[in-house]
Amino acid sequence: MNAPVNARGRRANVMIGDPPSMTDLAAEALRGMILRGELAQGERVVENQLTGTLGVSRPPLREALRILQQEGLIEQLPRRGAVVRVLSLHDVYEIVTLRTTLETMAVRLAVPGTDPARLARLREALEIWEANAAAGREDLSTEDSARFHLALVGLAGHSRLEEAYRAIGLQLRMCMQLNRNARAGHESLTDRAARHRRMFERVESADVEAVLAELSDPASLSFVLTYAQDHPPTTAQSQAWLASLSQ
Amino acid sequence: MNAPVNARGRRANVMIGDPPSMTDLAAEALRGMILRGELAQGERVVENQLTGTLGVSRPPLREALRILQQEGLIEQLPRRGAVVRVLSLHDVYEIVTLRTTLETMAVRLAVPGTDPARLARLREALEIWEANAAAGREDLSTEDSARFHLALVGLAGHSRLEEAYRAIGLQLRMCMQLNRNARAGHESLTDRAARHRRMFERVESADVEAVLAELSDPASLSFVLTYAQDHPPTTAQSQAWLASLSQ
DNA sequence: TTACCTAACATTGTCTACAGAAGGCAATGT
DNA sequence: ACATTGCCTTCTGTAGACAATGTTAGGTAA
Repeated sequence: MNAPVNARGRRANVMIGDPPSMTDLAAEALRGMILRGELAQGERVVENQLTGTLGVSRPPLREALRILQQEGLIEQLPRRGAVVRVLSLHDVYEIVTLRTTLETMAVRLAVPGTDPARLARLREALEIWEANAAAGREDLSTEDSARFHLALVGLAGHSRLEEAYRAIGLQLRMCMQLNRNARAGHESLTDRAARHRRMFERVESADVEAVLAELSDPASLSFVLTYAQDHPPTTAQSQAWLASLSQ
Repeated sequence: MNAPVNARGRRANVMIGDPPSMTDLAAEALRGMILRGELAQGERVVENQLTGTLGVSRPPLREALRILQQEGLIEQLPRRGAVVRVLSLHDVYEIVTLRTTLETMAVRLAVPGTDPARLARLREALEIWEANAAAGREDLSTEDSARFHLALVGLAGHSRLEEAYRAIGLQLRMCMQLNRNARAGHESLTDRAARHRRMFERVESADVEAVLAELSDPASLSFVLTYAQDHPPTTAQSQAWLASLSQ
């Protein structure tokens, strides 16, 4: 058996990840701050302030901001700095529809014949989900859900698809963070856990259509209705979409 | 009528674009070098050499490289620099399948009722295509084709979809550049122009299924067979895909 | 002769500093 | 009292230099 080959193209029996660069660390920290809501939508992101907070100098921080922009979490205005992206209902429409398309593509590619190693990743994500749900960790549910769905998409063995899905997933978490406190009345944690387990079992039994049916469960879109209360539709598309969801 | 509002959020009767940053200029220049094949796949991209070539200092150049990485044109190896991405047949499989999914989604969203302004953009792209085809500018055909398809996707009014499609389109152009010289025997320039005009007319007549049928024309994938001659499939997926195309 | 070690070189990662632009504020004139 | 203009502060964009790491070539020993 071949020894694993790491990103450096070298064989290594003990795989040591590359030491993370300041850029990566800063990007990860910023992502967390945005997804946890510590940086609110529309809030200015001033470079010099963050250098103090994160203990990084400006060049790597600026590279991190570039990454966050590509991920759609911040918006950079030339010579006016960056702001945490403000997501309108039209943005939510875009995020949800694109996400559904990508996930559907992944399931169609992957589920017919699933690779065991990738399935193990999905199982692991499910177990984390269930453990945190059992512990009542409502605060981790969006993160855990994102991991599960990302692993689901990962089954397809399609790196570009997975990468696109990852970025969209971050933006979705950003919306859901905004509604975290307003989530009362929605689906319970245990219900959601059960839904994910059902989905996993249907993947195992290679029933493509059943998985897709599970994905289109309208319960997963209930947050949109809450979101729409504070963000009225500004485009015909998002308006029509909202109407179709409200039925 | 409201005065136009530029990116700075200010109203202006005479709109002046923001002065491009060195980062943007460097990114655009690098994109061109890769898409024209001046930087070959696998070639190292050394920062200090490019600062001389482009007349930019390293910080903006590094930010440009981050952008190119997100677009999938280069690959950055920690502490070992960047190389122009090498695209295997599996990569081509990923690019083409994802592209088809995105374009299909766009057509389904857009064609039923098309916005006149967006249609004008598509018409303009078509006219550029036809003008360059009439002039025998084979060298511009990939660029013109990319513009047309991007405008087609733009009909949907879905910025994230368009952005994802744009990035995938760049990677596709990168593959096709590699096969530019080996294109003899494929579809002629005038045939391709005619195909694009047919597609435009079908969009105008709002016939979704006809547009999709046009998009799935196997002639547009003929380059893959050439590509496969030098890049044998390395994954089961790409192998199966290639077989399905060869029929 | 070959394998390994070492040292010099090349290249990336990071920091500090400077220049230019944008926005706010105050002073002045109408 | 209000608008306008000029200045000042703050922030971004860019450059250049330093430090740390990876690579490679040359030398030495087995």
